[in-house]
Amino acid sequence: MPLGLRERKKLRTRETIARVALDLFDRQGFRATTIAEIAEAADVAPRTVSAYFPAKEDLVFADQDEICDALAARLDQRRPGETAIDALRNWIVENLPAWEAREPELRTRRRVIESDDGLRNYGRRFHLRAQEIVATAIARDLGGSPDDLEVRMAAAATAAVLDVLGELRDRFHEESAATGDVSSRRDEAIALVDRALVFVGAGVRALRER
Amino acid sequence: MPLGLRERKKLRTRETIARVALDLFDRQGFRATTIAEIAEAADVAPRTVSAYFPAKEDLVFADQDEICDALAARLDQRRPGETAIDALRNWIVENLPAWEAREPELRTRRRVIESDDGLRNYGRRFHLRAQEIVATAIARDLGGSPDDLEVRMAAAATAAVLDVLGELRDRFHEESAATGDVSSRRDEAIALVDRALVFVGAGVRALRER
DNA sequence: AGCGAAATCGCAGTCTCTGCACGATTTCGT
DNA sequence: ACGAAATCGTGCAGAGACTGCGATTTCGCT
Repeated sequence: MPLGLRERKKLRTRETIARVALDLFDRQGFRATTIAEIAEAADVAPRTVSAYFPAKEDLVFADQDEICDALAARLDQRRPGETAIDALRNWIVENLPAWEAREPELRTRRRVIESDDGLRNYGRRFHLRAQEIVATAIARDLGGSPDDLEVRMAAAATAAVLDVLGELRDRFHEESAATGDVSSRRDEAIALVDRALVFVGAGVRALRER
Repeated sequence: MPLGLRERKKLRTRETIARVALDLFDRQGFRATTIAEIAEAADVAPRTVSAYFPAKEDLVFADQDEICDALAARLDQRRPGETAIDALRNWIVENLPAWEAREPELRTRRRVIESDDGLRNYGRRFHLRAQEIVATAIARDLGGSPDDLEVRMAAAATAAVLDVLGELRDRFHEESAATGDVSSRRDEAIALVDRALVFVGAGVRALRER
């Protein structure tokens, strides 16, 4: 189903509002920007903004839900023999090009988030969502429940990698904005996840062996 | 300094407001309870409630800041030779009696938090604060920076124990409300932290040995 | 062209939170 | 003990986010 014109228009409106909002947030600050301003800049009614984004904060995290869904689907449908963390690494590698393409936007978003306490806080719900997704996948590997302590610890440690990954992008961009060495960035991302793999693997093994 | 009359009165007012608010939240729901209602029940002006608690959510997490401060102080002032996780375990053991005494209140609070999505989300800031505190302490043990991946993973895994600890209290209370076997609860809490110790220790060692 | 559904919008209202100013109380220095 | 200064509780006014409801417009399809 190729998405009717109605759907496309809706998507486009949503995307426009989010884009305009992010730009205003970046220039004026999150708190200092009102819904009314965003509506005007996006050429819609204030009521429409609220219809698309129940909370002002959602304007910033517009696509996080989809990303989490994608991660969940990828981990859930991993092929037999591929561990949860392997799948996570592969998912990251598969998505690096797409993230590259959106780098300016992602950097702006990060800047906006960092600038506001409540916003940074709000974003943690997605971190936790990701952590739960990882926990579910790891639980399947280990044959336990997502509520088991060792599964939780493993998931928490693994999810920590995702944060570092985001920071890595910024650092890279600052250090080697000119070079644009995509492959080394890719390698570093992979190395990161591999370290998580080692850490978690050793931790779980140590608990199991007692 | 034995805290002047002014200070005591202030503390008492603050405590009264928080207590009354928690009760109303538990009976009517968080969203359904207005600041005005809380003010009336606590016999203060609505403006006063906002003066003490900048955000409505703070009414629920009234003491979390102090607890985090206490944890930070305990970890910071641990004696030489006591690792960060040792200190965490000891801190927990030292505080178990105090938590026992407040069990009904803590259970009510947990119930209220679980009942509201935004509230549950809001609470994560304290989880993260604790995680950062642990990260700082672990970084000192390991001689690294709190931003290092391995330190973060270790801290994230360790902080996961704190969540499980909270759930443990509820489960215990349901299973053995009659027995009130405090010592076995204590043992289980200790065992929990010890497993974290094993997990994190093995993980860090594995990363170091490569 | 026209009909039904869906998107957009306007309006009114609720609620949280803030800045400011004023009176009352407490504290402190002498 | 007494007056000055700090602090607290409070009332008021207002900004801004968000919601429910109903009207209006737009669109897809026949």
